[in-house]
Amino acid sequence: MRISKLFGKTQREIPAEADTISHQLLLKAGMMHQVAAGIYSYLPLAWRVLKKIENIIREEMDKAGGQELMMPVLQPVELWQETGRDKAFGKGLFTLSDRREHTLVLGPTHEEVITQLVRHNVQSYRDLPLLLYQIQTKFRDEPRPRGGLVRVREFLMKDLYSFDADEEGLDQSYKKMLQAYQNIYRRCGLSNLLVEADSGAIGGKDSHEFMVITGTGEDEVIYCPSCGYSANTEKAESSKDNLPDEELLPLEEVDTPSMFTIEEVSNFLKVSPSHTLKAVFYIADGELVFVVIRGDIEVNEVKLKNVLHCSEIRLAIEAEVIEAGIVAGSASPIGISGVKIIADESIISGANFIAGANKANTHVKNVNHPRDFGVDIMADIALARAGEECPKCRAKLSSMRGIEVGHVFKLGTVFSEKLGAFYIDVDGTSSPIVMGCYGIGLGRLMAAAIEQNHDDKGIIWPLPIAPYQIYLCPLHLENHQVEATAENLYTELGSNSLEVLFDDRKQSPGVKFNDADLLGIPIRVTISPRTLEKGSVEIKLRSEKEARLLPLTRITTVLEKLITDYLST
RNA sequence: CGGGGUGUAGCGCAGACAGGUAGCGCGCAUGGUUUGGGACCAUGAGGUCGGAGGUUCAAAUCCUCUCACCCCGACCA
Repeated sequence: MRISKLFGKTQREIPAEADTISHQLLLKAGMMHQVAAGIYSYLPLAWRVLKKIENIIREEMDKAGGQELMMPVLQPVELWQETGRDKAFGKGLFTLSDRREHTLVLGPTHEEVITQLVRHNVQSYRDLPLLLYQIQTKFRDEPRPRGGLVRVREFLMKDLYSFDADEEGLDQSYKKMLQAYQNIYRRCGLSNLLVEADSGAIGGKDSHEFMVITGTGEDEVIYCPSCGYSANTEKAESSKDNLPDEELLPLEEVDTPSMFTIEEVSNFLKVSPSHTLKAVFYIADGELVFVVIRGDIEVNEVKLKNVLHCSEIRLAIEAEVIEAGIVAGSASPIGISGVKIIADESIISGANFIAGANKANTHVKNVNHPRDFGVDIMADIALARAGEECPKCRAKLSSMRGIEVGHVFKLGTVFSEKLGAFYIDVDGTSSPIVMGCYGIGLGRLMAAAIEQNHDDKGIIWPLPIAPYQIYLCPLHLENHQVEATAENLYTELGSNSLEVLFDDRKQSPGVKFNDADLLGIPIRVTISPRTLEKGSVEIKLRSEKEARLLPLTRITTVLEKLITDYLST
């Protein structure tokens, strides 16, 4: 490709709206253009990168036994009502009406459609296992698009679905996909981390995420440097300090004038926050719930949501708490009725806690569970934090930020049961098909690749996903020898299937070098009167500082070898 | 949806407090001189000042409403 003809221009200045590196560089390099919040056009360079990523994914999916197909974006809302996921996705679902006033949704994912499809094509265990996938545009009306391509409302995603006769089959499919995913990230030049995750609105039990560690990612990962345990904060577990057992003392009311927060109360009564019980109120699907947790620990709302099996959860406002007959600021689980009480396991160890008295300006000392109050659900609903103990090996946990570039779930039979996808086994019995699903966001992967591979000059594309492999950079094009050599080399490299971006512009060297660096093409080949005097051209890798001269006669073979060697590793 | 911020030429910004014919840099066009890390000179094109309404002799500027976008939180590939 000749740069003089390429659609898309590099900018000198970065558009003000961008503040993540990948967003800034993609805009500065003229690779994409924003159409609306979370909606972008991809210009030729970005599109080439996406297609390369797509091909790598396709190759790995096919290698793992996947079969590619294509499902529709437009889906009848009834299909979503059948599984109840119209509610689970809620406002995240783009909906529209057709001319007959029939409601359709723009597919955010395709479990429903594929399960229905498989139901019509699978009757026997002989038809299983199956791995089906597509690479297609998804629509999600995100509450807040952000970070350029990190979170958008319309995006390319590869989604594969596995169908097996039983759990063991699912485990095998799952394992195959984990391996395929590792291959994909490695080939895209990304180092990633596999972490345990919550399964969210998709549903299911086991779930893992692939995180690219970036420092500016939108997800927080808790991990153990000692044993390798790692999980999304939404899911992460940790051992809190266990408090010593004490002899249970009798309840005692104490005055706590104008004390509302844990901090105020614990300072006033001179006890550590870990010796207090915090009351937090949530509205879960419209119902008020009373959450009791140790004063020094935060509630993990995702865990809470899962424990309650509800689809929407938010903090209650003060008026809602008061309406339920509870004294905000001095709320107590003792003697409460008519409200569901959820307690975190942290209140099991230790004794004689400070809690509210359900009376203004008053708290109660020596509160103990289960002596003084009962709970409806006791579960781990605590937020894990760096510095706490690893649940597996007791070492100190750390945390880091990352971008989620892949997510896999063991769905089990949730969808097959709801949508009637059953098969007949060897013994003639009918069972629901056991499913898994496996997603990768392509645009996000491209953004993550930039986050992980750039310097102050611009992008440093890993060769397998670079829009072009070679930046052919002649200087002094008015010099006929330079021009002729460059043209010949461009033709020659192209006819050897090398991908060349030819900077045929009559620009100063500075402009060309800066664009080459910004666009991040892995290999730069410079031709100038100076190199031609020695019968040479200059080769410089984007990832390295030093350039070297190569005889003109050997250039094509050297470049070919360089590239094939890299791609075959 | 809650909190914060920004809308003036393709991009980055000034002008607004104190109303009076819309400016700068980059980019773009033409001509010339340049060329190993974003060259220089000359000339030129390009703007409903996000939108609507109001105040005023006069509004980018003051007032009201509205829309869009960005950032922080609830959500996700």
